[in-house]
This record gives sequence, structure tokens and C-alpha cells, in this order.
Amino acid sequence: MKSLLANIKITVDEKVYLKDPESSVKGQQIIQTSILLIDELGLESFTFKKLAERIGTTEATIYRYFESKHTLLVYLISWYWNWLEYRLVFATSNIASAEDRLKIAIHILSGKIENDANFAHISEVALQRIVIAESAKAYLTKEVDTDNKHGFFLSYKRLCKRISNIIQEINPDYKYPDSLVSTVAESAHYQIFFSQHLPSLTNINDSKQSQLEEFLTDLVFKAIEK
Amino acid sequence: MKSLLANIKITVDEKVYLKDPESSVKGQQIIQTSILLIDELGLESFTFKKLAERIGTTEATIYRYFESKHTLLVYLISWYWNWLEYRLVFATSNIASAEDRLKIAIHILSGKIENDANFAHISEVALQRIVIAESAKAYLTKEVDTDNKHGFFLSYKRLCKRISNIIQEINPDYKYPDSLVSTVAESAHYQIFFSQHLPSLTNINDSKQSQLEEFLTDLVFKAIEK
DNA sequence: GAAACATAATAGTATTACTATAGTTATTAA
DNA sequence: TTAATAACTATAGTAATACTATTATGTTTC
Repeated sequence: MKSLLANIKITVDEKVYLKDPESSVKGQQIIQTSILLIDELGLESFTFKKLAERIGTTEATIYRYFESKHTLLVYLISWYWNWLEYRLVFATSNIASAEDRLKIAIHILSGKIENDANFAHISEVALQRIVIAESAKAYLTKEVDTDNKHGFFLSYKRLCKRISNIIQEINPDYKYPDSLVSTVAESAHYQIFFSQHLPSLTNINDSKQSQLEEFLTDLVFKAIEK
Repeated sequence: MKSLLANIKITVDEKVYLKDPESSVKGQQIIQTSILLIDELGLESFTFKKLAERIGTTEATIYRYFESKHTLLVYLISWYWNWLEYRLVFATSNIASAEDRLKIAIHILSGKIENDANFAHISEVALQRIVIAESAKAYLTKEVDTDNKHGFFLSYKRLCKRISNIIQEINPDYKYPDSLVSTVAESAHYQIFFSQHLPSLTNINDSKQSQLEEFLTDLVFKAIEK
């Protein structure tokens, strides 16, 4: 299986970077190390200077790949959504029942992640923690409209639309498929965050990952029931 | 009505500030102007220096009230949640039916706001925009656990618990009342944000505020149905 | 072997998020 | 009324941030 997928590559829209980090060893180091460092320090304390030091290069080099810390974050998050979409497409192909496909989608959205051997330089586990804790900061800015015009959020929108389509297959009369999907996708993140840091806001137990999936599956299927 | 409530005051836990901004004219100016300025510039571009200039004072004065930009944000958000709680308690008193009380709660969570004449120095409309666009940044930090120990999120937790209790009254067997409430509260915010900036992620129309309420009411009542 | 490119090294800028200190004005208490 | 105290203003300073700019050095590639 591993070798079969060896030449799969998750690509991110080229508007997000100045130079494709997948195209060089330095670029891959930047991605790999930035994931570990943002996870470790949090976005606020993460700087290109610290990243450069850890890689053994200088800020200038990193700025040849990414215009800013913000676009690097957008890159990482886009990569994550593209990876989820790839897993979703893979897991739902040849499955006739829309209900089953929707269950798989919710499983993937709420799922505990394992590092994917197909992408050795990416720690998906750390990346998921970044997406949980930092992804809202990618769009909650005054620049959201121009960023959106540049296609910075296409990966997320594409994944959501794919799941929304499954819902419409099941119940074409349900009026809020897009809202339901974005609600579930966002909820999956901060329910995990709450369970770890503000547990009174959730009934999900940090260690029992299946509860989140149950909560969301129940929510979605009841909402779209005819 | 206005005069009846003239002596009502929303208070924020004293751990959030160094000196109570409600206790002086300067303090009230700080609150009033910071709401307008954060709304205008966004949290990232907002600085104490700009705030001081607009008020006609210096940074030092503002630092006597708030330790940092972060605690000022926590103050504003706490004030907002306390204000919602006060409106919720007011609107649900003497209403016997738990279902009706839950509907009111969802209405308030998803509701379009009008400025409240009882608190002249606070623009609730601008404050709601701040809560929508910036409140996640108050807890999505590496300091969330210490902030939580200091009680920075008590207002939000108290409001959520109150609504969660209504749900438990309606269906004591429902397993995820707290998760459902925090999901709805968060969803109410970013569905509005999405409708304005990333409309493909939602079916809610920016101008039709009743859709959001309908979406959330439907979601909640179906979820907790026996 | 020259041109083109990637990276490194170094320096510099405007701004931020504060801290420190001294002086001025307003409030309160004896 | 005076003296003490608190609130506020003015000014200066610091370390760090998020970049930009320039020049030098090595490395491919035609």
C-alpha cells in the first residue's frame, strides 16, 4: 500500500507561496520544521527568525518561499484540508450508500489522526493540533476578503462542498447543508480544544475520541432526517 | 422602562482588569473607544497607542486599567456574555415551558442586536462584531490554561451552563447538552461571519437574520428530541 | 565557462508591546 | 486649609517583531 501511493503529492494552490516549498529540500525543511515549531510555540510566539535558526538558515531564505507568517499558516492549513479531502475521496470511492459516505466523512472530520507515511516530512498529528488551535486566525482578519479573492480558502471550501453534496443526495429538501457542514467541521475542532482546556463547555472526554464522532453523527443525521 | 433599569450595571470579574474601568470617566472612555477602534481596525492593528491618541491620553493611562491588549479583549468579551446572560434571564423569567425558554435562548444567541440604551457608553452592535471576529482569539492561545484558572472565561461558561440546564430539563437523557450549546453559540458567530465573507460555506443570507435562528433552532430541537 | 539561480550573511527600518520615571493636576482626609 | 494621596500626562527607553535591502558565495545548467 505504501509503495502504491509513493508518488502521491498533496499540492497547494500556487497563489499561497512565492516558491513551491515541495520543490526543494530547503522548502520541505521549512514546512516540516514550521509545523513542529508552531505546534510547540503557538502562532503568536512563532517567528521566521526562530524557524530560520532551527533549520540553520536565515530569514531571507524563508521569505523567498512565503511572503509572510500569515501565508505560511494558510499554506499549512490548505495542505491539511487537501489531505483530508484525499482521504475522504479514497475512503468513499465505490461506496454506494450516501448515508455510509456521510458517516465516513464525519469520521474523518472528527477523527484522531495518525501520521501518514506517504508524506514523510509532514507530521499530520502536529498539523492537526495547529489546525485546531490556529486555523480560525487564518480567516478572522480584516484581510479576509482579499485573501478569499486570492483563493486562500479554496481547500476548505472544496472539502465542505463535497460533504454538502452527500447531504443533498440524502435529503434534497434540507435547507442548510452548507451551514451544517461548516458547523460540524468547526465544531469538531473546538470540541477537542474545549475538552483539553475548557472542559465545562463540552461533554466530550479528551481521551474518548469516539464520543465526538457520536455527538456529530447524531447531530447531523437527526438534522437532515426527512 | 429605561429609567427603571437606569441603575443596572454589567460587571466583569475583577481579575480581568487592574482598575475597574466603570469606576471613572477615563475608564469608560477607554471601553467605549476601544470597542469602536477594534471594530474599525481589527484586533491585530489595534494598539494602546492609537487608543490613547483617540482618547487624548497616553499609553501609560491605559496600562493602569488593563495589563495588556489581551486582557482588554477578555474584558470586552466577558462584558458581552454577561449582557447576553442578563437579557436571557430577563426574557425567560416567568416562562414555565422549558421549550419556550430554549427557543428564547437560541433567539438571543443568534439574534441581531440593537444598542441598549441602558449602557450608553457601550455600542453593543460594534461589540457583537468584535465578539464574532475576535473572540476565538481570546482562548486560542498557549496561555489558555492559566487564563482559565484566573477565571477569564467564566462569563461564557456561565451562560452556556444556563442554556445547557434548560436542555437537560427538556431531555435529561440527552448525552451532549454542553457540547450542543457551545456548538450553537460558536456556530451562531461564524455563520454570520461566513455569510459576510465566505458565503459558500453557509446557506444563511447576510440580510436575512431569521434564517440563522431557524437553522439553529431546528438543529437543537431535533438533536434533543426523545 | 558564463549565465542564472538559490542561499547565506549582514544590516537596517518602522512599529509594537510594553516599562520606568518624573512631573502635574485633582480628590480626600485631618 | 493644608497635606497626603491617587490619577493622569509627558517623555524616554527597551527588546523584539515583521519585514526589506544588499551583497557575497556557492551550485546548476545550458
